[in-house]
Amino acid sequence: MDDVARAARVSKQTVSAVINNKSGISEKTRIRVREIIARLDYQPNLLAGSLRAQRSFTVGVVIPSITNPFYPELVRGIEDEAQRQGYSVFLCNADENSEKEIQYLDLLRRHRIAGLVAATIRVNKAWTEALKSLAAQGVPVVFVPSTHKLGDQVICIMADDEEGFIKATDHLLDLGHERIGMISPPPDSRKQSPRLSGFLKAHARRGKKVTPELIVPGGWHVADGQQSAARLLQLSRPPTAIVAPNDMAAIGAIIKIKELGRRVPEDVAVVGYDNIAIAEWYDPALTTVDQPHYRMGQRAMQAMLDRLKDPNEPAEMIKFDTTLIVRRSSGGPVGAKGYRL
Amino acid sequence: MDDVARAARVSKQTVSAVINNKSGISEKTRIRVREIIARLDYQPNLLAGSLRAQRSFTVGVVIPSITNPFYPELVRGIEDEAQRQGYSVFLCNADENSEKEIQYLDLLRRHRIAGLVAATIRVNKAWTEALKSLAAQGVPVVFVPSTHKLGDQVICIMADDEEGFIKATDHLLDLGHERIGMISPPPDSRKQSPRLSGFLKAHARRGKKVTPELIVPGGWHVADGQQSAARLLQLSRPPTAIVAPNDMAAIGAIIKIKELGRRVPEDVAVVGYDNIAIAEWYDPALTTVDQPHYRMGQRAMQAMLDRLKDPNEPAEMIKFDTTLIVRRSSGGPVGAKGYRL
DNA sequence: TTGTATGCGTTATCAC
DNA sequence: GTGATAACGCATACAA
Repeated sequence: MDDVARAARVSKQTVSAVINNKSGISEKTRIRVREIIARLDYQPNLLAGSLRAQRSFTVGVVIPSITNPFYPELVRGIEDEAQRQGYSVFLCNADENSEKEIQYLDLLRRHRIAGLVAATIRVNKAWTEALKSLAAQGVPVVFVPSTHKLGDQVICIMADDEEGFIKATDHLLDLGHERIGMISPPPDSRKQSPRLSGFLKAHARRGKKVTPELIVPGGWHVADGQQSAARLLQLSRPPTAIVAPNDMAAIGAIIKIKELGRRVPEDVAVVGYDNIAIAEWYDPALTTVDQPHYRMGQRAMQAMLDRLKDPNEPAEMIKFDTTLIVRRSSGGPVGAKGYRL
Repeated sequence: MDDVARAARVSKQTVSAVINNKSGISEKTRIRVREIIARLDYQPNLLAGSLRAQRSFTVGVVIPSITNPFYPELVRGIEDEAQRQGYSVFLCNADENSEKEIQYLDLLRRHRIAGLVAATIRVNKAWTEALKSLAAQGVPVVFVPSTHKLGDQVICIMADDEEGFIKATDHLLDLGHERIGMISPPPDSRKQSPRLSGFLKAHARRGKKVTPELIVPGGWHVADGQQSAARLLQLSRPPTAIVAPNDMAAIGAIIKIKELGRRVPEDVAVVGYDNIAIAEWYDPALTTVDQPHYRMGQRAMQAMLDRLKDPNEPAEMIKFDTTLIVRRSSGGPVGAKGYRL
């Protein structure tokens, strides 16, 4: 910066003023300084700036997995909104490892990030503690996507999963399926999954019973879907349709169904959840429920920055609507691209 | 830090020494200070530390797309190696946008990162300039995966694409295909694509000619594969096999082939490149060529940190071997998981 | 072992 | 508009 000041024959703080677009500098010097900056290829030291100013324009984002196709769109929404408002994103991938999550949270704190958007697959004590402690220090924290309430310090963004699963289940019931199997998410000690309760509610509303054998524990990955589908198909009266907790598990289910010599959707219909990119390209194209990932990411960042600007903003809880996308895997009346209901 | 020092009744620099594991502190005070740090939930300010020490333990990583399933494994390799050596990663997603790439490069410079690992899909002038300028300032730069040489300042990590495409093409020739179509990567003004030249070389080695109509321009995405496959199948003598520039395009080709009422692999065999996760789960499972993404990421970070520790380390050019994975889409003799040749 | 002083590259607050 | 000066939170050299 000294070099720039010298070359432009002005003082250091004039250069600073130009960089930060402060008033009180003549247009002439402003342009001259800008030229010199470009010519010298000078980049201001953000570390020093943030240190002195006691604030940074970097926000942290922690996601549980970069391999899971669920997150890219979310991250894109987050990033775009951040950039639009002049912030940059420190993206951290915890690799589905709780320990790494905490490590990254600490790291971000040491980096004195302005705010945090965090997602996890396993809500445990260390995690909630870390988030709350950050929030308590005045760092705006947004938790996404989650159904957990984390005290009134932490903003929560989520899709209405329960309603999404009601839509998915209703779709299958409408098609006339009498025995629908559900691969449930991994059990969570805290509360019943809204995905499972949506499945049950859809049945209950029509006065239909769900026999327990039709609900098998599962997980988020392809292998989980394969295992759980195998269990469902081994029942003495196997289901004619399967609801999976997400698209990856749904793909696993489809693989297993075909392996066992049955057809999708003719013998067994399958419905997923998330609408990840591959759902449209898979064969059969996957009927699923779309979460507006991109908009959720955007909204998360918006909420965080709002809170940053005005710490008195209430820590809201924002719920997004989902959309059923009917494609071929459920045997609905469709083309490859599906249509929205 | 003052608070910690006061609470532990020691001086500030004793706290600093404890944090940085310096010698010259009694075990007793060391433990006491650690306790206080934990109790007060103190996190050292990395900005201040890096500013003072004139070096940081943060490295930058720029990838062109977080949506492309090609990069996650690469990033995991990069991150794991970084973490193993005590560095943390500032991950930037340029969203296939050249402007954003440059913006991020500048941002990382302002953050005074210790080193950089960068990938791009479009090597243009602004990009190479930015990388070289960074390298010239003494920041170790690794470019991955690339076939471009960027002067002897920049380390390059790449897979042997040409050889990979020779393997893919040989596989199809071995199966007896006489007319093989190739969806080529987007044209690059600088040089011929090694992927295309591998395809040609495999033919040449057997004294076979490739008629120009069998090579159609394409791209990296599903839609590109669909379009290009359509053109190949519309030929008066359509090919009996297609080689795609990557797995996404291969999936697009398969979709289009089925759409046109032909079967894969019975009517048209398809081979991809990359071995992304979905390749194994697709139907038909995709025959493809595996790049060791994870190891390439690891190696990239290793090379960068080696250079950081010893700036005299030569800027090598590291090439990785690829592996043909035969699955059902090529009609090779296989199960779903494929086997390695 | 511990304390004291100095500086990293900025921004902010003055008086000029 | 400009020029000095202090301060941000830490690391380091040196003296005690």
